[in-house]
Amino acid sequence: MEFNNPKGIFLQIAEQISARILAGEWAEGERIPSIRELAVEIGVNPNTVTKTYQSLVDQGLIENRRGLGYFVTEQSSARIIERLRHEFHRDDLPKLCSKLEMLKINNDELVSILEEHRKAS
Amino acid sequence: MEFNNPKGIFLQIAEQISARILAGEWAEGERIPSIRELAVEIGVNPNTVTKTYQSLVDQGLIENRRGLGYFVTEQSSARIIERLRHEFHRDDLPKLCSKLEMLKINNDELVSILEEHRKAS
Amino acid sequence: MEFNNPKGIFLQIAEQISARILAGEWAEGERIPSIRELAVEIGVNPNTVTKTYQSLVDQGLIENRRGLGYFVTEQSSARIIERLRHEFHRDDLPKLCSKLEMLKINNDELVSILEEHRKAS
Amino acid sequence: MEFNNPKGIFLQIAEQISARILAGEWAEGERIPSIRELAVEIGVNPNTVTKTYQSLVDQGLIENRRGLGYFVTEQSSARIIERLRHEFHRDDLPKLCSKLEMLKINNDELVSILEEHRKAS
DNA sequence: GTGGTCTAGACCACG
DNA sequence: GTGGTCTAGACCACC
Repeated sequence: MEFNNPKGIFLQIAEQISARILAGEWAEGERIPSIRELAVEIGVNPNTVTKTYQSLVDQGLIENRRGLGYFVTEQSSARIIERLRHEFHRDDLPKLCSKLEMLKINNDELVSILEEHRKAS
Repeated sequence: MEFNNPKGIFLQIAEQISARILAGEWAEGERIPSIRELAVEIGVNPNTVTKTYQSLVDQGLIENRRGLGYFVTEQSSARIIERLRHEFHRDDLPKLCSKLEMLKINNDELVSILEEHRKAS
Repeated sequence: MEFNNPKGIFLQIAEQISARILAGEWAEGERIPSIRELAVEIGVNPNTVTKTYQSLVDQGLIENRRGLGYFVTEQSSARIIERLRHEFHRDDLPKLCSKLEMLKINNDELVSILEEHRKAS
Repeated sequence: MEFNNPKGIFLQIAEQISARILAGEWAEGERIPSIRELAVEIGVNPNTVTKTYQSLVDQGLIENRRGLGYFVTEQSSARIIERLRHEFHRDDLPKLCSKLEMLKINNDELVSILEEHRKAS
């Protein structure tokens, strides 16, 4: 967790959870850690995790059952992918295009840069 | 100007100015609008433009000549490109890679999506 | 049963039972399902049903006969109606009035809306 | 402000603000009090007002302009009325019908009860 | 001055 | 045990 990140800790946690759901680590219908558990696990205040979970509820990715905890919703993975795809086309693609243009990088170069980056990591 | 944007208004203005310089709209050595002029033009507090200009001065993209105004520095374009390239490799590339992986988009698809997007705009 | 409801599950169950008694489904003096039976039937923790039954006992709507189970009391229906009437005047009426005023619905319109709703259901 | 209300203080504040907007007290496009101001005015922690404002932003009733404060959105009143109307048909109407039926109150009686209540208040 | 976020600690209702 | 809410106080970036 990057504590000096303009993005906000609670959003970083939300992204991690989305990633875990998408990876199948937390299956749909399954219970995720309680607010207090997760707060202890990642060394953060319970209020912060509460904010994260609320955000995920608003996105329809998890749901609450009173007294039992939070559970992954059924269409969670599908919704995450759909949202990612939408954000990719709306936000990332235009920025990528303009940057490529400004840096005068053509398609072939981009592909080779990507390959290189994948090898490195 | 998006007044409800985590990025900060002064940074958005800075990006626009960089883009204009890179596009040759404001040539190197040329004078750019005064703080007050630009503030009025884009409907923003002069303090905000001041912060923008200071940021650009710090990056060596513009310079102040007392009583005359702000001028584009000689190596401005080169520096902008260098910075963009650096940011691209440090910030954008990793994110792009992870998103492509999550969305299961391979190189060929990416290229075709880019082409499609360029046609549309 | 709505597990994600600010109202509290045990209260929802209590209302359902009141409605059944009022409808004559469970007659006065008759035995109602045991805590465990009802818990299984509606997929809820027995503790929750316990709380529901205790609440109904407090309201004098049901009573416990040790070893035999819970029974509907003699004046149950009368008490339910009295409580409903009280709640209606204290809680529902003021809210209804303010909402009608805000939505600019007059008496005639309300009546026609009600008729329409009754037909639909 | 009722501090012992299951509804939550921040929601009560939200409703009050909605009512003020609907009454034209705070016109569309106008600035509403800052978080800190309102917090002091109603004797509540700024965090609580923050939660209220966030909720209103989510409903599209107000919007934030960085460093300036919160402003009533243009279609605010329309959205409030639409939401009220929707809630009325979805939540209030069914409950009202079932209560009227249980209490055996017909349309004429309802109208006279309403009139009586309006006189009293 | 404006929000936005986080921590710490507390209380409550509910299951 | 579970969340939900509120207070108090602090820090930050931004206008």
